[in-house]
Order: sequence, then C-alpha cells, then structure tokens
Amino acid sequence: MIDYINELNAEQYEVVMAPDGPALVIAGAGSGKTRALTYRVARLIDEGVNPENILLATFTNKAAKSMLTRVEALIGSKASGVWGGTFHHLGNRILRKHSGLLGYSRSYSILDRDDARQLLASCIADLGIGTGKDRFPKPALVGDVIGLAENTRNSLEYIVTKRYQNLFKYITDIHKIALRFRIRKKELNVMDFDDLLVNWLQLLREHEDIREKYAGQFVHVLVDEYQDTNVVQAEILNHLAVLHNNIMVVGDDSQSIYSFRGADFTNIFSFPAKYKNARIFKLETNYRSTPPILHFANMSIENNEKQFQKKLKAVREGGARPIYAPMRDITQQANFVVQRIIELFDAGVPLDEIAVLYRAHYHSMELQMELVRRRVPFVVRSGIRFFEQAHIKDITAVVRILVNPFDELAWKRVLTLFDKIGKARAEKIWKFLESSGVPHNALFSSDLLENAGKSAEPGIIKMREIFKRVFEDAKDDTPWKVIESFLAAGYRDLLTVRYDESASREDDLRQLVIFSRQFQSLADFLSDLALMTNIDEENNDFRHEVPEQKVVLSTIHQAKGLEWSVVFMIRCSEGMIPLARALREPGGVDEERRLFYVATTRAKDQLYLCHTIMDGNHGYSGKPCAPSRFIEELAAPSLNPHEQPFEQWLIDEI
DNA sequence: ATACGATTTTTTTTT
DNA sequence: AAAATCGTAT
Repeated sequence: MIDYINELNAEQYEVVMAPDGPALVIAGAGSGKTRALTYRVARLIDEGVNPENILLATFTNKAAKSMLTRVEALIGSKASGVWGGTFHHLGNRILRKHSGLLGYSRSYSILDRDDARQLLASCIADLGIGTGKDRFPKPALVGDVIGLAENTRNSLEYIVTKRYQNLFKYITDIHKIALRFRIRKKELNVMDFDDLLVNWLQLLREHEDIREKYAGQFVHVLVDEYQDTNVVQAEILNHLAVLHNNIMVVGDDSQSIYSFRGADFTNIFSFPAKYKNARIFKLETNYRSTPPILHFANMSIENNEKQFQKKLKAVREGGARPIYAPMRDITQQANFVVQRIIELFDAGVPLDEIAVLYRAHYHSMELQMELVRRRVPFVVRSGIRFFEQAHIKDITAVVRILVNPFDELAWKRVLTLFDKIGKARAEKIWKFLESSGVPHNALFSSDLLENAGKSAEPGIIKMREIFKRVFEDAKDDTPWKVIESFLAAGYRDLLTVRYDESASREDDLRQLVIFSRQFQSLADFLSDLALMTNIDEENNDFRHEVPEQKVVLSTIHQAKGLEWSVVFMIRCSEGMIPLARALREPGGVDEERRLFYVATTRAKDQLYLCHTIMDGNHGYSGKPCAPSRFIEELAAPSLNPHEQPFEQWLIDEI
C-alpha cells in the first residue's frame, strides 16, 4: 500500500488525488512534479485502471523510462503496459500501424536531422536553385524554416516574415523546395521528425475510426513539460482526450526553452479556456535550492512580463549567495573552474554532484582540454550525439538497405564509402540499381561495371565482396549479426584508412553491437535508433561500465529537469547568454532569460556565474564583452555589496 | 568531369 | 568537429 499522505506534500497530494476531468498543473522548478506525476500514475493503476489505457507523454524517452521505473517500484510490474514516451516515439508507434492510410508503407524509415538536411540539399539541387551568383541560404536553414512552419501550422510566408526576414526574397524558391521535399519524402517512403507529429495529427483528423479507437483507448492522458509542446502536439492531445476528457498537463511557463522548435508556452495559458472547468493546481514549494539561489532565480524571471503568477518558496534554510566571477579570458575561466572543482572534490563534494552548464556546445572546448590536462573525469552531454556520428551512420545505412532495398539515401551513403565513388558516381550507380527493380541483385550484374566507369571498378568489386557476405548473414533478420558481418567483411579496415582516431570509433562500434543485441528484428532496431539520442543516457544498462563519478558538462537545454549540488555557468557574457543570434528572434530576450532561469534553478547548494572580459583565448585575440544583462539587471545600485542578490569575486592570476 | 585532399570558416538550442 | 571552399590529380 502506498502511503500517499505521508510521502507527498499537500500540494502534490492534491494533484495525485485530483478526480477525473481536465487539470492543469503549474509546477515550479524543483517542486517535485515528477514525483506527483509518478504517484498519480501509480494511483490510477492501483485503483484498477488498465495500464494500457494510460498515455504518458514526456519530453525525452529517458524521462518516460525513469518515471515508469518509479511507478513500478511503487506498485510492482502492473505498471508495464502504460503508453509512455516522447510525442515522436508515440507517433511512430501509432503510425507504424496505420501508415498505409497516408500513402506510406509500414516499413518507412525515419530521417534524422542529417538525413533530412541531405535530402533537402538534393531537392535544392534538383530544382537547380542557388547555382547563380548570389548565395542561396544553406539547406539546414531552409529546413529550419520548413520545420517551423510544419510545427506551428503556419504558412511559409508567415514564418519568413516573422522570423527570417532576410530570406524573404527567396520565398518563391523556398515554396518550391518545400513542395519537392514533401514529394520526395513520400517517394522514398521516409518521414522526418516533423512528419511523425504532422502525419499522426493528419491520421487522427481524417480517419474517424482511428480517432475513435485511440480516444477510446486512452482513458487517462498525462503530459509532462507542457510548456514545450507546439500546436501540433496540442491538437493531437485534443483528439486523444476528446472522449474521456481526462487530461492532465504539467508544466512551467518559466521554463519554456524550445520555441525554435515551434514550442508555444501560451498553450499553458489557453488550456483552461480550451478545457472548460479544468482544475488548476500549483506546485510552488521548492525542495532543491537554498533560499539565496532561489531568490536570485525568482528575481531574474520577474523581468519577464508574460507568465503565470507564482513564487517559488524555499523549504531549505541557510546557504550562500550565487557567486559572480568575472575573468580575464576563457583560459583563465577554464583554470578557475577546474581549480574550483578540484577544491570542491577535496572538500568532499562528489564529482557527479558538479555540473558545468553553457549556452552552446563550443563554449566548453577550452574547459574540456583543461579537464583532460588535469585528469578530472567528466562526461559531455552535448555536441554530436552517438547515433549521428559518421561511422555509426555508415553501419545503419547498411541495415537500412536490407530493410528497404529502395532507400536511396542509404545506398548513396554506402556507395561513397568505396574508392573512387563520389557524389556523381553514386548518383549514377543508384539510378542503375533503382531502374533494375531489384537493387540487391543489380549490384552483382555485369552491366553495372560498364555503367559506373572504369576507375570505380575496384571499389565496386570490393563492395560486392562485402555485400555478398552481408546479404548471406542477414537471412535471419538479426541486427547484431548484420553489423558484425559488415564489420568483419571490410568496414573495420575501411575505418582505419578513413579516420585518424579510428580506435575510439572502433570502440563505439563495439558498443553498437552490444546495443543491437536487444533487438529482435532489423526494422525494430532502426526505428528505435532513429528516435534515440544518447546511448549511455537513455540506455545505460548495457554499457556495463563501472559507474565512475564524473563532472557533467552540458548545454542548458540538456540540463532541463536535472539537478546538482554545485553548478558552474560559463560564458555568462552579453552575446553568449543571451546569445546574440537568439536576440534577433521575436521574444528572444525572454526565451534567453528563461534559459538563464533554467540553468540557475539546477543548483542545489552553490552557483557560480563566470564571465570572461575578453572574448578570446589569450587575452589578445577576441574583443571585450560585457557581463550578461541577466546578471547586470539584478544588481541594485542602492544596495551595499553584501546586500546584492549575488556575491562578486575577484579572480587573481591562477 | 570527377574525386579527393588541404585549407579555411563557422559553430544555438533538439526530437 | 564538420561544412564550405579551393586546388590538384586522375
């Protein structure tokens, strides 16, 4: 039996016990919203709700997994069967069943960012755009525009006028590209991340029987991080909750940091209007941070106009004010942070209770070097993700070819791995394979050699050798066998020739083989992989490493929902946070301030805000830069130094 | 025409 | 670190 009343505070208890019907929970940072959600799911199942009738939408797969693990700890294995995961994950699960209705086959592939960018680039090339004198925007940027239009259900014109005015002169071309992109994705039987949402919504809108099926199934719908949902997701929820009307959304408007992805935190404000007689709950008790840190954070976010009235109250006592430490340059900053980390460690703070947060990946480069130099163990939770690395994608391209013989992108990627086959020749060979009707066989046809040209012959012969083995070993549909086969047949050798640091890449491949063992079929393996970001974060159970304590380096975005005893924020300078580029967007300052808020509220006991006076690595290069406005605006001139919301340190030479 | 290596530039954030 | 650019070799 769960002792709800004693294991929850009064605010949380209300949420957990809230009767059926729509509910909005405004949950401040560190107020135990995960706890409330977890207990509510447990309570529902405990009271006899079938787990399959519960939908739990979260922001990361990791969050869903950890919540359901906690539910299981409360009520036992009854919890399995709950539909939990990210919107993309859930969308994929449902679309796999019904993709035929939308003109897709069941075995559609999912494009990651890089795949989508490449396909977009090829669309642009097909249309003969951007070959002229003036430089056409990069495919990635065009992709951002198209994606934002999809995710906000706005027209391209609207997006371009609102946020990308400098692209306005290209609007006609962007239209053509978007159209071709859509057609190509259908032709290739692929969906990008946006399609998983948009097509899911289309399915619910246009097919009454499907809508009824799922609206009927999901008796209870629970949504975490509601402030970061976009209108497509909000509409999907609308359709799913239409029948039972038991929808509980949890969020904090002050922590909305994904507007670049179409997230619209005003979804929170419009929730009570959309769901009449929705109950509204507030979780305002903060268990995480000391009062001085919380005071600092509260003061900061007050500079944002549009927000729900709420004030986080600390339950903890004592504690020191956040420390503002201006530094000469980034070299000194790296020295300071590492020095301080070592001191903290010596004073008994475990390394995994220390984090360094920053706005953009590249802000952490010097720090990483310094940490290596002084042998402080650390993990970086930003930058290129495991599954986006070139060598991992080479392998998955092979698997994709096996699952879908007409996966053009995968074929081209694999072809260009071989000697004397580049972009142009890969295109030619692909056309030949495609027109044959059976690409797998055409690879071995004698016409291929003539078609491809003489210099490519050795490469093609090598490829045939490898694929002969791979096709053979792929017969029983086992992912790890295919990967092993490809590695042994020749990719391992290829790797050592192609990359300088092939040793660490080989290490990754070993991890991939171990990882792949948990999958029953090639298709399962692929779709799970596409929606996964980090191998160790979301799936640490198979890494089998002795958990070593490490300092965490992370972007602020990736730090959402986490907490550490000591948090360092580096590069707290104008232009870095707020990031100069982000300020150009409408509502940019507010969003950056929310980021700052998220970062500061990660700290339990100590918070260091580092600022570099010179924006370069040796004090000579680089230009001078001001401290972040988010710090400056909190300094009250009328107050004595010891009354300011933060303490200023002077850093000597280190 | 094509492939490929060397050099320079540029980094927002992510499912 | 990866993409874009440029020059050279085939």
